[in-house]
Amino acid sequence: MSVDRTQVLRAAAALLSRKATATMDEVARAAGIGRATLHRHFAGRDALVRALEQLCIEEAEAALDAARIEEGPADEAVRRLVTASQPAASLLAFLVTENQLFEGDGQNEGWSRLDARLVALFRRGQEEGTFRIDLSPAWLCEAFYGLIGSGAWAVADGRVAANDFSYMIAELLLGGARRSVEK
Amino acid sequence: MSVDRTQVLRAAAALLSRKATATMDEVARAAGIGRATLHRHFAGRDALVRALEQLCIEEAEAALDAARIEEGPADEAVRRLVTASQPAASLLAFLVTENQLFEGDGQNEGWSRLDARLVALFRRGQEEGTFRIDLSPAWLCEAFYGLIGSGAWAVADGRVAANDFSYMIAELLLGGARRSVEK
DNA sequence: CCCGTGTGAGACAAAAGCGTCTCACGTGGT
DNA sequence: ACCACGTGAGACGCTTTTGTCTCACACGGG
Repeated sequence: MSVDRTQVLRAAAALLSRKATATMDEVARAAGIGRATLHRHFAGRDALVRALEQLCIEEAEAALDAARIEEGPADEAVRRLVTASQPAASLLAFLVTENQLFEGDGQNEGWSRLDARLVALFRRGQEEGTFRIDLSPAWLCEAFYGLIGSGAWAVADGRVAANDFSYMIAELLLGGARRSVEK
Repeated sequence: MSVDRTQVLRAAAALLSRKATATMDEVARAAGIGRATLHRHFAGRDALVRALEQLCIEEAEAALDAARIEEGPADEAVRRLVTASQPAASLLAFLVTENQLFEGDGQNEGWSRLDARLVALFRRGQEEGTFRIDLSPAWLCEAFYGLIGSGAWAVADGRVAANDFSYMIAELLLGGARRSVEK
């Protein structure tokens, strides 16, 4: 009976990442609920996006925790992180393109926390000699987001099997980030 | 006096790629022109997106031509292509997330032409033994788009210097795509 | 069984955005 | 100097979207 808030947000993210101009009515129908009910849970479009942001940050942070990125070799930590990030992929794919969140003063500090942890991971890899040092941690961080988004999009589109998600991303990202013996 | 159509489209892409819900008025102001003038050149939002699509396809195809991707080693061809793609980066970044273009029957065949040429390049690299074969050409193609977009965003945001654009993307993409001796 | 809670559907006004028009202005060419 | 053209600003009616409200209904617990 009662609406599952998280499930609604997930459906909203899936739709909005494909059609950012979708109306509240379309979001509601995509979530399988009425527009009135959607409005009962989220005051408006802005509140909806904020809720998506919050959920995304929580899931991404949970992924960082679950992957125990501080432990073991950095490349394996990245591999675990990519796998753990898959549930949050569509959320990330949408929110990364939602610049409204980053302009203005009320910017959610969760993003900088995420960035900091991610950057720290890449920096650790560089200091341990696992990652090449000619690619800045900030760029690796950015590329991580981008590849997660591309992966989510490719999976949703059927171009990549969902099972290959982690492998494709991790292999591409690590292959580029890992210092290779030649060169 | 007369408005530079291409420049308007470029400004529109830069804005829309970070705020897909931007109004025509915002687009006009971002381009430094009045809303009426924007309307004189593009009948509506849809026409604007179509024009962006057309320009993007033209520029991407020009980049493919300019990079002469059929010549020389595949990895060097990719490197040339990344460099040649920089002017079209923000356009690509926006349009890749605009799925409205891909659903429906009036889909521009330019995209499949681009995809085909890009896929052929990666496939050639695999057959020549330059690229690893466990990452599908389709995924490499997708990742290429994604990294171009991430790079454009990182540059626009000041996280990466514009001069490093090509290097960062090509190194990350190729490092992952190139078969390394270990493993 | 019955009542309370949460829901879907629809009506409704307000707001936002769009597309068109007019008009004054400034620039560039004649 | 003059004229023509393209522009910016703003007004206007229209459509779409939004946010709120009401009401009937289904479910679930007491």
